[in-house]
Amino acid sequence: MSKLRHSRLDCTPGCMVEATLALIDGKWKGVILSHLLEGTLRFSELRRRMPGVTQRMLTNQLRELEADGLIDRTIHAQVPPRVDYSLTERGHSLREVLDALRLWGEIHIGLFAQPKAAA
Amino acid sequence: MSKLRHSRLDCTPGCMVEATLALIDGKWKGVILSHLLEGTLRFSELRRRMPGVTQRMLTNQLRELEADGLIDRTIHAQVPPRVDYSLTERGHSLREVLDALRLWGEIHIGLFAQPKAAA
DNA sequence: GCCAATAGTGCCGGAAAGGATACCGTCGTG
DNA sequence: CACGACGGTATCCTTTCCGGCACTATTGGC
Repeated sequence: MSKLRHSRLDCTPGCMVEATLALIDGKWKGVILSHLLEGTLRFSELRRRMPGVTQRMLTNQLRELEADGLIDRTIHAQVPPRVDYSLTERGHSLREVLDALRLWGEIHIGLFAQPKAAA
Repeated sequence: MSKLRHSRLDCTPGCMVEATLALIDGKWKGVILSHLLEGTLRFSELRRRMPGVTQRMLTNQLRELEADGLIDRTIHAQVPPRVDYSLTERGHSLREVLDALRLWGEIHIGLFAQPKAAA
């Protein structure tokens, strides 16, 4: 587990919200998970799909997701190394959560959103 | 808007996920929103409900939420100042998202979760 | 005149997150 | 023999986040 952001789980409401957020928070995890929802991908494929991420960051985020039990990492002992990443069952169960986030964003931010608080 | 974490919205899937996350991410926002879902609260009430948050942080997070159009800040010109915080319509629309997060956490983390990746 | 309550603001410093860059090991190819 | 593909590591540095603490303004009460 990455680490709950307030170690203590006593903030009655919002606590579990934060706990879940802690798992998918991290600048690229949402994107990675979204890609993996479409199927298994190997490292280089992920990289190609996310040009803005450095190798270090990608590795890093993948390791955290793995540690949190959200994705599986399968190493194929081949000549040019090949590593496949796929969602675990637990990872798949995040689909609804990610969908909720995406849907909200599409409605309230993307294109349709009124830029009321234009910075 | 706080600032989209990857300025560019071209990460096809996951993009809106990240955009939404950017709004509710911030160590205390999830908690604050969860509290406000239960009704309007004044500054000091929020403080009492979240003992671990410093005044500075609370103010800060509230300001960001306000800038993102998720909460309303109502100042009552009274002798001991009184400021009420409540969710905007937009803020209320996050309820489903927060519920999804909380629900997932309750099922997959809280108490029932198998601590497979114990740190 | 002094204290208290409410809602902040300002500064300072440490910790963590994120980014850039370079290097590693293996094997097939030219 | 050097080179490239693949999947990383290691190192360093910058930026951001966050916590602690002190200080402010207003007005009523003692």
